[in-house]
Amino acid sequence: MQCIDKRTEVMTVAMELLAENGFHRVPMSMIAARANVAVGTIYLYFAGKDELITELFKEVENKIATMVREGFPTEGPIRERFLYLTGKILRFLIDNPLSFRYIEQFMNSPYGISMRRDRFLDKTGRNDFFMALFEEAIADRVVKDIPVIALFSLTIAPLIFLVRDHILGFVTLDEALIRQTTEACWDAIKR
Amino acid sequence: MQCIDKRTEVMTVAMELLAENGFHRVPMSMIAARANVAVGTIYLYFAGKDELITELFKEVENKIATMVREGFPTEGPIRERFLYLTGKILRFLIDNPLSFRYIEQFMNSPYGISMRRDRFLDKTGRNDFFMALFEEAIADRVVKDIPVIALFSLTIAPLIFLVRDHILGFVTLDEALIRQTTEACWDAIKR
Amino acid sequence: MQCIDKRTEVMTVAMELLAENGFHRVPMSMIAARANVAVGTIYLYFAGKDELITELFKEVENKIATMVREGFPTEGPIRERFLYLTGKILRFLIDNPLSFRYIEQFMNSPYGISMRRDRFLDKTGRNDFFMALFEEAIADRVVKDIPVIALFSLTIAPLIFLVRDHILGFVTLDEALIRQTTEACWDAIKR
Amino acid sequence: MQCIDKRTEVMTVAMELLAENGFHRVPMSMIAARANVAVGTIYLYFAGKDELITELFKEVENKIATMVREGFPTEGPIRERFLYLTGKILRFLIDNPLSFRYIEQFMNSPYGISMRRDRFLDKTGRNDFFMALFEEAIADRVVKDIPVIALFSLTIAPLIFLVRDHILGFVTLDEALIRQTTEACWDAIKR
DNA sequence: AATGAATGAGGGTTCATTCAT
DNA sequence: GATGAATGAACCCTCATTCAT
Repeated sequence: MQCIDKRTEVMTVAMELLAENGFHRVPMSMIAARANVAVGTIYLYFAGKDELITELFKEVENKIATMVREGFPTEGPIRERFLYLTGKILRFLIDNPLSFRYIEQFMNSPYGISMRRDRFLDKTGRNDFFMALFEEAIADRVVKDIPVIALFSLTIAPLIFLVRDHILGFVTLDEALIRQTTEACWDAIKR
Repeated sequence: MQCIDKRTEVMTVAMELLAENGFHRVPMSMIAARANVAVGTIYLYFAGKDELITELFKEVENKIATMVREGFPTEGPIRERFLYLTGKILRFLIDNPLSFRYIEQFMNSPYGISMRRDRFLDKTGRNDFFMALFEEAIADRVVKDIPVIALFSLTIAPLIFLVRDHILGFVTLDEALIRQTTEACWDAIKR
Repeated sequence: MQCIDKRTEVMTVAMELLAENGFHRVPMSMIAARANVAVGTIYLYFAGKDELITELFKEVENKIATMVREGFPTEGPIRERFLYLTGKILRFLIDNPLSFRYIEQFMNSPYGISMRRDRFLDKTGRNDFFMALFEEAIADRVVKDIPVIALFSLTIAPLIFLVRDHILGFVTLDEALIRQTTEACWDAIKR
Repeated sequence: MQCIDKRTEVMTVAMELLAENGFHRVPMSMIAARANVAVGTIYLYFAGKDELITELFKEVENKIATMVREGFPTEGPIRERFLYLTGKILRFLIDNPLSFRYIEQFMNSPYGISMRRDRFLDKTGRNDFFMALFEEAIADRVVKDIPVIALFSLTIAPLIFLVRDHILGFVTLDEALIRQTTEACWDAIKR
């Protein structure tokens, strides 16, 4: 009833529908119907479909950042911190397939492309755990001497593919395999 | 007579437009216009948009398979063959950014999802160089003892991400970096 | 608010256009234009062209049923009731040539065919005045001993043809001729 | 191979397809394909789809006229000749359901409407057995004193409806029922 | 005479967005 | 704030007809 409730409800419903069906397969009217809200109401909180989609992405991003932050060891061997970080992300994505599907959709859409570009150009802030970790690792000369972004791709890409395979049922990411694959990622970048 | 020419022209134009703008951003009418062809003409050669999209994917796939096949060493150390294979694919994708963008689009669309599923279930044939290589590597115990599909993800995923970054201009994949990153991929999976 | 008005307007306009021009000669856009409504608006009230067509038929059917019901004598000689019924229908169709043309179109389209089949198989209800009358007539042995459906065809078919001729201006169905032709129909089936 | 053969083949195939599927459900290309002929070839023999459709109707009409003519008794009681005529037509339509379906389609299309109008206005010729019979019957005062066209509708309409019901499987027109129904038609018009 | 590739107007339907209530 | 009827541009696809060969 409260405006904040409606906004939240729209976002929840939109996340589900968009993640499962793809951005352009979900009309605004469908979101409105499932959220028990009038179509026009959505436009009170979001300038348009694009903004809704972007807003949803930011939400997931924050959720992940928050989740990673808590309990993240700021000290100790880099390798251990790396494994902690990758393992945590892996588990989060496995436990939240909806978020994963959404991120995938988003990254492979014009929204994601331009967002990546914006972020790459604008280095301000970016409380990115990976980047921080990699920079420290480079300083310590424990990882290969290649561009940070390459280190990033060597790490994050396999994780994403593995989660996708897991969700599609092609492989089962249990704790043992999580350990093995994250260690493999480390092997890829370690000097 | 013109038959082959028009079909080819449509495919060329469609590849460009679809790769650059995304499948659902390119109306058939746009393809027709750019190919200097009537809309109906496209339907002479393709049953519909879906078939055009699928057909284009098959074409790229074949192009890659052909390219990989020629000069592929059937003997020698597995590591060398692995580096040859990954390097060759990397260079092809860098040299054919359109093909790369198209493959990405396709893989992240319902078409790609169902194709992946089909291929996973139907193991017949699949003259897949990677799979063959991995199986040999597993037999020789030179790679880690994890599911083949995980080996695959650990290898192919970084390559794809790197190419994307290269195309977006975030990194420059020169020969040195190609060597370094493919070696990193090997490090990830080697025992 | 306008809801009912627009729906009604669409139906009125559609009835006219479809009856006069034939189902596949009338685009939805034409109906929309004549109803001073956007194309999309039609789809608010009807799932598609098919539903619009079917809905229009039901409307005419109900109109006729209502019209026939009022004042229909439940007693008296069967012949008189038969003449009352046929006469009334004849006059209605003459007075509502649009309805007549529409029914004709509908009956000679896939919609009508399947409807006939459904009705024939599913005998439930069908508050059909003719059928009720015929069954009574058969029980009283005042009509020929042939299948009811044949009695029906012997009766209704000439009426339809006569109305068509009247509308086309080939004949003028005045009260005298109405009397003569309905009596002829009775002569056809009476024992 | 011969031009006459192609024309014939096109007509045969067109009759089947059009009768079974409806005029606007059969593209010219489908007719061409089934007749093993190029699309353009059809246009060598027919100015367009309309002419093909009209030409097909004329053909059926002639077939019926020929069939009726042979063995038609020019003498004897009018009633007997009437029963002979209606019975023969009934049997023909039952034996040639394709022709029947085609005639129905045609009559309920703009082609049929305009043809009817033309014929009504232009009384020349019209070697119509019914009309001849009715005029004789009127002169002999054996039928009711109503317009010939009404007599026609009272006769032909039930036959058409009965054949339709027969083809749809709602009734079985065996010899006994043919006799009964044609006699009923006579009862309808006889004085 | 025969072909069939090519055309493009036209059809049914969808859906992001607006705006009067 | 909230509603949802209304809009209409845009999409995919069909098919009668033409014309160069």
